[in-house]
Amino acid sequence: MASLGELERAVMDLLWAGHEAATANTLRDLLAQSTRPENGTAGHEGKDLAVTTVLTVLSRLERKGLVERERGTRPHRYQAISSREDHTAELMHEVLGSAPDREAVLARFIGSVTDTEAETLRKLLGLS
Amino acid sequence: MASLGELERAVMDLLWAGHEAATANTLRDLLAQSTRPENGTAGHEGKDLAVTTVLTVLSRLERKGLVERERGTRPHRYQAISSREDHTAELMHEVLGSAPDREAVLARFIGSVTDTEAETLRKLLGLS
DNA sequence: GGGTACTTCTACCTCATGTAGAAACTATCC
DNA sequence: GGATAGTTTCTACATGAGGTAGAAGTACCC
Repeated sequence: MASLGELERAVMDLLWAGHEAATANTLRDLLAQSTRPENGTAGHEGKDLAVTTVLTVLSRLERKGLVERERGTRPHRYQAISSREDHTAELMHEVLGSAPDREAVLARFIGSVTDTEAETLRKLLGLS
Repeated sequence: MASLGELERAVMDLLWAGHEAATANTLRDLLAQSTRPENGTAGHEGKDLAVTTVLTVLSRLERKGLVERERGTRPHRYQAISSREDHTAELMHEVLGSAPDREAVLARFIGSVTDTEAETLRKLLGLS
């Protein structure tokens, strides 16, 4: 039900990073800055987008239920509805639920988890 | 890296269900049968597709690395490369890896797992 | 050698996403 | 009260993925 494009993802990342609500302009600037000066980091390089582009994306994210906007303030302010962690966990559940034998999937999943993560899981499950 | 369309998904489901390698024609028939006679089950209703359609989809699935074909036999035979469980678990890892704080995501994830599943996880994690 | 079954090529439609200009709206300053 | 600048909404176009399939090419049997 939720799959994000590259730009949509970049915007969500920004919203998730700074927990404050942000305006389209702010986001536009952040998108331009992020990885701007000949930075070798892969991914979305510093794009100089039109504000309307950002607004379109934000509208779509709103429609997808990922973002919420304050219409009261004049430059509307946008913020993520759920945290990145909640959202990601939810996605994982969605994936897990897409298979009939969830337990079997979990087995495979656990099989390829790092040691640290396994330890975390044990704690969470009350095994230690 | 992997996201499937509805038909691609239906084909994978068939390949995953019957572990045998199947031909495009077989799959076409199965797709036509599945949920055919006024069955209320949601999802892909019994479509009567052209074989070429199925072949196209299979080619795409092959390109995506999900399916493998025997070119030796005359009607090529296709089969899933990894089991549904492996594939799903891999997807879950992909999702998990998309967040910086994996541990935090795991915490949320565990928080909304069923009791049975939690028990399964305990067993799996207790053994190591 | 021609028919038949199968595969590959090519193509078209629709929808999601990236991208943004044009038009409409709003607060506000003379 | 109307011009102005900042915002938002509408509309539009391009690209790529996926569903769908006909046309063309290839292999094999008699």
